[in-house]
This record gives sequence, structure tokens and C-alpha cells, in this order.
Amino acid sequence: MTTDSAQKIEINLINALEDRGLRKTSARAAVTQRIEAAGDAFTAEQLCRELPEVGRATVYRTIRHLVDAGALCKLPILDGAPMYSVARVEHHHHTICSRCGAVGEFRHSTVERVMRSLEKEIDGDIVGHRMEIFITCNQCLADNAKGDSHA
Amino acid sequence: MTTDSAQKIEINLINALEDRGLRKTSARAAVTQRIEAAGDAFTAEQLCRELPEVGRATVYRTIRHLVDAGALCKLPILDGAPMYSVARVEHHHHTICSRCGAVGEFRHSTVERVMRSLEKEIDGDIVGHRMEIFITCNQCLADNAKGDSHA
DNA sequence: TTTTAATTGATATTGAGTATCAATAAGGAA
DNA sequence: TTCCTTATTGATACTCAATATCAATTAAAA
Repeated sequence: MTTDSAQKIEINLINALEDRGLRKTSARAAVTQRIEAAGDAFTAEQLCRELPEVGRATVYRTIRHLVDAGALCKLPILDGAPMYSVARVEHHHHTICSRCGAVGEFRHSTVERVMRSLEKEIDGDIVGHRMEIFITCNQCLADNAKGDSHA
Repeated sequence: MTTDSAQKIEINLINALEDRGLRKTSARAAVTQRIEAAGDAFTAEQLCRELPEVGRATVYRTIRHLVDAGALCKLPILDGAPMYSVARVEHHHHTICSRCGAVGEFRHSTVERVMRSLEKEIDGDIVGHRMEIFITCNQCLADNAKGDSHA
């Protein structure tokens, strides 16, 4: 803590669990460290494969706790298991590369403004929303330009 | 066809299948009729239960064909099986009541405009998007006002 | 320490959805 | 109409994700 730490959003998942009154165990430490280290979005099964020393049930339970704590976002993937990504930005939306599956985050004030304007048109009370943008990420665009059809 | 039929969007699911070169069978007729009659969004398993005379595999296959044909929308539901609803509006988004699960459709030009403005901010090519609005529908609001906590 | 309750993880189970494949039905040709 | 080819069906077995069970273990408060 050399400088004021209020700026940086702490991505300390194990703390998020402790804050909920959960115990600090080696299994939970292994799961949260792995998630923090990877950085990318992941599926529950991927995590299980990467952490064979942690029981499958525990991996799933820990993920659920992190989602409940708001520390992980659960993204619904059509035709596939949901993916999880660390919530870095307070309220945000996701970009998902339809080629490689890379997940990004963004927030855009206009989106929120649109939501408010929609309230008039919609039959009922708005209680939330979800939005995903499907992209071809720059990496995939570059790969495509190089390799093209004959890999 | 008393008047010009161009106005009304035909919701003829069996025709959508025929247009794709698929045969008109009694099983497909049963599935599509049921979907049209219900009107509401549904899950694959619900349809299977309502149509015990049609094999489970056939129900799933028919749904898939209808989605491929663009006649059904497949909505990802977190913590649950995807729901399907008949696509009545060309490009649109969905409202989902978080109490009763009722699904509605809407389109809003501002949403599309926002999408275009996002292109500058996003790192890659936008190839699509999805948006769901979670609501408490008027029906549920009314039920709540009446019954309240002591059903 | 000791104690108590939370946690773990091997295993069984559930549920959604798909693959298989012999029997059947659709629909064009003769 | 009848025949023939091919699509379709549906019972069954299977895969995969995820949860329930529960005895053994471990965290952390006393």
C-alpha cells in the first residue's frame, strides 16, 4: 500500500467469501487463486479439470458462493455451460467473441439511459436487464487475415 | 383471406419447416400446433410432457429445426433450460417476468442506435447482440397488491 | 486443547439433451 | 394406385453438467 488503495478495485475473491461469513479453507484458496491467475472467463468444468486436487462439488459450491457475493458474473451461453468472469466493473455488460469465446467487459452510459427510456414502453416494472455483445475480437480478426482458409 | 394478408405476420410453423424442404408429418404437425395454440414461451421438456404421444427426440429435433428456420427464438435462462418463443417481430428483444416467467417481445429503435454507437468503443467487430429485460409483469404486480404476503 | 459446526469430496443421482438404429411413413415415380 | 427410395420416428442408451448425500475432516471459537 504505497499509495491510496481506494482507486484500485480489489480483486480478492477469498476475501469476498470471508466477508460473507464463510471460512478460509485451502480448497477455497486454491479455487479463488486459480480464477484470479487465469484472468479469463471459464466454465465450471474447466476449473475442475485444472484443479483435480479439489473435489468437483467444492468447485461448484465455491463458484456459486462467488456469484452470490457478486464477485463473479455468470454468463448464459446458448448451447453450452455457463461461463464465469470476475466482476471488475460495477455494473457492466459483456462482449463475447463468437470465434474464440474470449469475454470482455464494458459499460456505456447510453445503455443505461436507454433502459430508463424503455420503462415507458414496457408493460410492467423493470427489475433488471442483461446484454451481451457478440464480436469477432481483434486477435481472431488478425489470425484470420494471416492464416485465412488454409491454416 | 378477406383482406390483404401482407399486414399480418403469418405464424405458420409447419410451413416454415416445409419451406426448408422438410416433410409434413403428423408428429411435426402435433408439435407446431401445440406451440401455436399455447402462445406462451415454453421449455422443451414442457412440450414433451404436453405431447406424450410424440417421442422426446422428435420434439427436440422439431424445435431445433424451427430455431434454425428463425421461426422460434431460443432464450438462454440462467439456472434453467432455455425457453422458446415464436418470433413474431423481425429483430427484437425479450422481456422476462422474474416472478412468473412470462416472456414478451419488443423492439426499440434506440437500442439499435446504441449498438451502432458502441462499435467505436468495442475492441473488435460486432457481429450480434442479445438483450433481455427482466420485469415484474402487470399481472404479477396486481396479484401482489391483492394477495400480498399472506396469500 | 477441546469442542462444535462448517466444510470437504467420493459417490450416487438427477435432468437436459443427443446418438443410435431398426421400424415406419412420406411423397415422387412408374 | 402401387412401388420405391429416403426422410422420419421413437425407444433406448448414452453423455454431460450439476446437485444431493453423508461420513470423514478441518477451521476457528472457547
